[in-house]
This record gives sequence, C-alpha cells and structure tokens, in this order.
Amino acid sequence: MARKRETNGNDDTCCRTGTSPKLGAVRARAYAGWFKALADPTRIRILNLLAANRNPVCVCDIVKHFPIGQPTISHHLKILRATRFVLAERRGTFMYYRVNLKCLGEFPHAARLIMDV
Amino acid sequence: MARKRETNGNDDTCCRTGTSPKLGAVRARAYAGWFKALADPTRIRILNLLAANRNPVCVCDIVKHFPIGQPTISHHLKILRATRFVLAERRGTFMYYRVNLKCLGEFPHAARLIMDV
DNA sequence: CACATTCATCGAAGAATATCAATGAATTAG
DNA sequence: CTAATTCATTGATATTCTTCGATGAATGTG
Repeated sequence: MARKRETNGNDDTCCRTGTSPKLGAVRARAYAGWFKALADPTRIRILNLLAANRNPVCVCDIVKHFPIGQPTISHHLKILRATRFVLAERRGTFMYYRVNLKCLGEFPHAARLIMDV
Repeated sequence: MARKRETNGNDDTCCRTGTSPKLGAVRARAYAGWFKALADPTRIRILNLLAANRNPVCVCDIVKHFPIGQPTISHHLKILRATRFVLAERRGTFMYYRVNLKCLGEFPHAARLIMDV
C-alpha cells in the first residue's frame, strides 16, 4: 500500500482512493435533466401559477402574467411537458396546461417551495 | 365581464385571468439557483461520490474519478459550496469535502436519487 | 530560504440556453 | 373557402455555463 506522501506523520494521507461514484454518467445526465427543468425562474413561476389555479390554464392566460413573449412561454412549457412536470390538453384552439402532481410530488421540497405562497 | 370570444357557446372562454403567480421573481430566482446547482451531471456525481464515502474526500481524490480537469472540479465544488450542498474543511494542504446532509436532506427525492446506488 | 504539492482563480473558447421576431400549423367562425 | 385566433416552430442573437490551460496562493518539506 504505497502512500504518495507522508504528511506530518499522522494518517492525513489524502488519496486513499475511497469508494467510487456508483452513479453512472448516463443516469446522472437524466437526473440533471429533471433539475434543469426546475432551474429557471420563469419555469418555476409558471409551475407556481398553474398550481395556484384549480383549473387548467391556457397559454394566452399564462403569457399575460409574464414580461416575456408567447414563443418563449411555449418554449418553457415544452420543457416542462417533456419532463412531465405539466400536462397539456387541447380544447378547440386552446391548449390548457396544469401541473402534474404525480410528477412534481416526487420532489416534495420542490413542490413545497413552488406551490406554497 | 366582457369575454374576448365565445367559442361554441359553451364556457370555454379562455382568458378568465385566474389567480396570478404568488411567487415573486426574486424568490423564484433564488429557488432556481438551488436547482441549478443540481442541474449538472458532474455535480450530481460528485455529490454521489461524497455521499458514498463516510469520510470527507480531498479534491485530488475526487478528480481521479472524473474525466475532467482539476480546475473544473474546483469550479463545481465552489457552486456546491455556495449552495451549501457540500461543506469544506482544510487540513494542511488538502481540502476535504463532504455532503451537507442538513441541506441535501431538504430535497428528499433528490437525496434519494443522488445517494441511493 | 528554495522547492514541491494541493487547490483556487483567471482568461478564453466552445456549447448550451433564454429570448425575440417572423412564420407556420391547427382550429373555429362566417 | 376565407378570415381570424391560438399556439408551436424556426432562425437569429445575447447571455450563461462548462471546460481548459496557465497562473497564483497557501501550506508543508528539507
């Protein structure tokens, strides 16, 4: 067991090469994707808005509450939909969005942060 | 109560302008910062590595497990430290890092994802 | 002191992301 | 069918983020 260096005589030998990360790169990337979806203030506020409304909300109604354009809102909704944090439903010309509690509930603290006040 | 349009005669009046988002932009930005810290595969794997080791791990030991350079690891550690997900302690020339369970525990599902297997 | 080691910081390059204006697709009304 | 409305997509731009190489700061050794 060769040590790289003996500092001070005690056992402060860095580089014992302990346990490796069990989490592979592929799965880590998947997890990061979920957190990425929550890593934008606008998306968090969209989720908060949807959670505050009992009924689904249409895009044009979402747009009204933010200082950014409709294409950008659509872009954010696409990301939230891809990660299953929201569900979409078409009614005529309108697209109604609502939070997917089953998915957001997997992140209890996140849900509390986002949905409470 | 002027409606913008009457589609089909039923009450599918979009734009009822329901509840506004209660979550302000400032707080949303703070929340996003936490999720941003978890929104990178490397940082997730660093947390996983630290969580798998009972004892604190020094930077050079972390570096060994990843295909990226030491400055980049230091950069990620800085972000994790700023968000309190890890704690740092100096011992001589070495910097030892460990997960801050008190902080990561605030995200139970994240903790499960990151620490289990 | 000079030298080696560990780690953080700096500056730059490339990739990813947020945003917008313009356009396109889908639906409904007349 | 034509016109109007809602929303998604495209292409472009500015910003942010990840990564690297080089350097600097702090500490320990001889």
